[in-house]
Amino acid sequence: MSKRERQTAQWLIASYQALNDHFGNLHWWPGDSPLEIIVGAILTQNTAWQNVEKAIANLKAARLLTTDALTAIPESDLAQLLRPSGYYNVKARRLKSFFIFLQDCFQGNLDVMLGEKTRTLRKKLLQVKGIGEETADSILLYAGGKPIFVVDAYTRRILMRHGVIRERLAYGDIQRLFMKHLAHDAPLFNQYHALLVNTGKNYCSKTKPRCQACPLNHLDKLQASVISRQ
DNA sequence: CACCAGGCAAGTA
DNA sequence: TACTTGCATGGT
Repeated sequence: MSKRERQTAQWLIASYQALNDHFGNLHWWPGDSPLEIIVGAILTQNTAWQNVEKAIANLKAARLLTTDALTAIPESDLAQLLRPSGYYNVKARRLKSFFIFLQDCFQGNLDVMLGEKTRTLRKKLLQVKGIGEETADSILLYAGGKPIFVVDAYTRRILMRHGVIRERLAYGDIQRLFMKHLAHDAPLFNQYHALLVNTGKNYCSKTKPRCQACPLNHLDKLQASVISRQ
């Protein structure tokens, strides 16, 4: 392992500790059933969670938050209920394509689907139009409790702003960073990703320049001193 | 008013 | 492979 790699490992571990101390247990994913988590994972694509909540509330009010109901409902009817979450036509199509997949491959049974091995299920999920890497991993980790690290826009931005990476890396490259240097533990990956999203929202959004109150700022000094001493 | 938010697929070069 | 574009609502 190179010096820079060990340094990255150190930063990843220290940042988890700092963020965990700062925010405490975040109890993710917001949503209490695997079904709700999967629906939320698709609806939150490039969308504020606040808007997703409104759409999920619509589904609950219409008693549609079951695999059977979501399999049966026409796409155009579903789209109307999804309006508050934005991209509602696209998302209706994506939800329908997922439930068709669930029916075809797992007899409509989420437990059967989530009983698949992680690698196998990930590949299958990625075949579904509308499920990309982040959504697939969110489903695996948060609905399935499988130890896989979720990478999102916040993760990238935080790593860039804090100098852990210098250029835009592919999804898999960033995921490998975390999974190479941390224990493959679902509760750890769950909380770490939640912490990064919270940090992104509060301290590392696009417009906000690095905030002085960011709980990760002291790590830069730590890392800078490591660099200067080599 | 402009800009942003927990992506993804399809098209182009 | 590496960009670019469309998709859309609601909060700041």
